[in-house]
Amino acid sequence: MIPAGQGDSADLEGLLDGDVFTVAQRLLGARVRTSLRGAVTEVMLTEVEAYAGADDPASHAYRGRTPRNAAMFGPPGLLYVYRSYGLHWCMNVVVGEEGLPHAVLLRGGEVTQGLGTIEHRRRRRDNLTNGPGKLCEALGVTGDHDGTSVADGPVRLIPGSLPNGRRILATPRIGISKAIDEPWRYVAAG
DNA sequence: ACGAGGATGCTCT
DNA sequence: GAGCATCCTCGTC
Repeated sequence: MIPAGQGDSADLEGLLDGDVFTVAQRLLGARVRTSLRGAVTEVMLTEVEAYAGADDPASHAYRGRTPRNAAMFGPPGLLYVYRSYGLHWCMNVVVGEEGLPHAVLLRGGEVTQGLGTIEHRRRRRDNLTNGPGKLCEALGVTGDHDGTSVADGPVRLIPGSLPNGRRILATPRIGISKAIDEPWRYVAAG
């Protein structure tokens, strides 16, 4: 029996343990839940990308630490949220030991809770969470959440597995101009 | 189904 | 001043 109150954080540690590619794949099936101003929304992750820091020309941390990417140099489990194309927010979960700027970009999911709230935030009823900017808007994630912890912050990660029969597909990453051949995008087929 | 183009702001050179 | 880890609408086939 896992002691009450300890199970969640221990599970989360296990979820984030390992290299960024392993963790990225393991995140498929996990849930991201936000509780903001009393509104609870949640998705099951189905699309992510791994970014391997100093070894990855496409990573925001490839050239070292800057004010923007500081969260990536923090401990695993921090959120790295940045503005994309001046309009959208995108979120990453920091992976790997502190000081190693590896992160997993959360690109898409399936709504598991708070559909009404999400439709209202997205101002539409289709294509709600299939893209990194859409995912952040759906869950209400903004730059305010940069550097917060997915263990105990307003944006939480909840371990979980993909439904039976859904396999993981590896493909090149999307929307980048460097390291475009690395198959570090993972999607749950189906 | 697919492609072009515009909105918009911040980071780093 | 260039270049984005994007999204949406509208045009054409």
